[in-house]
Amino acid sequence: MKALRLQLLYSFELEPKNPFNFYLTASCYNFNWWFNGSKCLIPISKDPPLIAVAHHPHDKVMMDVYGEKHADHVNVEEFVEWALGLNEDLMSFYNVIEDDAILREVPKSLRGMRMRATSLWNALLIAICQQNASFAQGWGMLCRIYRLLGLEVELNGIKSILPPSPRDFLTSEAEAKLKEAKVGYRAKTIMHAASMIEKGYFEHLERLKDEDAEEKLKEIKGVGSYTARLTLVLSQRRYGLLPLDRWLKKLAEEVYKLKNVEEELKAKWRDWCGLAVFFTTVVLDAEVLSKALRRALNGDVKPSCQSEKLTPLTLWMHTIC
DNA sequence: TGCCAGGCGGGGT
DNA sequence: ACCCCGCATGGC
Repeated sequence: MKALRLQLLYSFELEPKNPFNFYLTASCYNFNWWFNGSKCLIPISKDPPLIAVAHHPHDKVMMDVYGEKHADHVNVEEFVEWALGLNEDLMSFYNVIEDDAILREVPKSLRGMRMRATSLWNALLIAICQQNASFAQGWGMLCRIYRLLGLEVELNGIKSILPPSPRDFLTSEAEAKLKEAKVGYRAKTIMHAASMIEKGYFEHLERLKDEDAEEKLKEIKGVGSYTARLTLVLSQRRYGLLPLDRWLKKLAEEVYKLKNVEEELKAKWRDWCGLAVFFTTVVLDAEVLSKALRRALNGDVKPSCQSEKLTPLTLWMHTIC
C-alpha cells in the first residue's frame, strides 16, 4: 500500500514547564513510527490527516505540523501542548510520591518525564488491549491494530501511521482485520465502543464529573471500571481516578501492606492516582505480576535501561509485530 | 499439556 | 453483595 504524502503546513514552538525531559516523554509507551530517538510524532487527526513532529534542540519544543492542503489548523498548538503535558505541575506530583516505596525513583531517574495523552478513541483502544493480558501481549495487539487499520503517511521522507478512526472499525473488512490482529474476544468490545463513539454518545464527556464519566464509559459492553478509568486518565488526564487491576491490587497489598487497596491508595495518591499508576508500571518495566512483586519487595524500583529488554521505555526500539 | 495474563459480564448463591 | 466461570490468544 502506498503512503499518503503530507506536506509541512506551518511551525511553532512551545515552552515546557520545568522539569521537562523530552527524550523520556517521547520514549514511553511509544512505537517506532512515532518516535525514532529524536523526533516525536503526535497524531492529531486522521480525517483530515494532521500530525505534528516535535523535536527538542534546546530548552524549547519545536513543532512542525504536517497535513494536506487547506487542512484546519484550529487549536493545534493547544492540543499538542496538552498531549505532551507541557504545562503539568510535576513538582506537586513529586511532593505526593516522595518516600513512596515504589515511586521514589520517579523524581530521579524519570525526572521531567510527562505522560503523553491521546484522543478518547485511541485511549479506549489502548485500555481495551490491556484487559486480561500482559504488557507484551496487549501492546502486540495494539501494534497490529495500527498496522492493519491505521493510515500510512509520509512526511518529508518520514514514514508514519495515523491511528484508525472509530468509523474504520465499522465494516466487515475491519472485523476480519481485528481477527488478524489477534485481539480475541476484545474485538466485540472494540466494535461496540466504535459504534457508540460514532453515534456521538460520548460528546461532552469532559463536562461530566469523574464518577459520571466513568459510568458513561461503562455503558459500553466489555468496558468495566478499570478500562473506563484508564481511558479517562489517558484521554482527559483525570488523575483523580484510580485504574485498579489485579496487578496493582496485589502489589499494593504486598508492598504498601494495604487491606482496602482502593480506598487507601486514593488517600495516599489523592489527585495524582492516575499518574501514579502510570509511573508504577514504568518503574517496574511492566513486568508480569510475579516478577514485578519480587522487584518491588527487593526495592528494585529503577526502570531497566537495557535496550534488549522489552519495557515501556524501550518499546519504541523494538519491532513487536 | 494446562494454566496463566494490568478484565468483564452473566449466572449462581 | 458476593463468588465463579467462560471468554480468545500466545507464552511458558
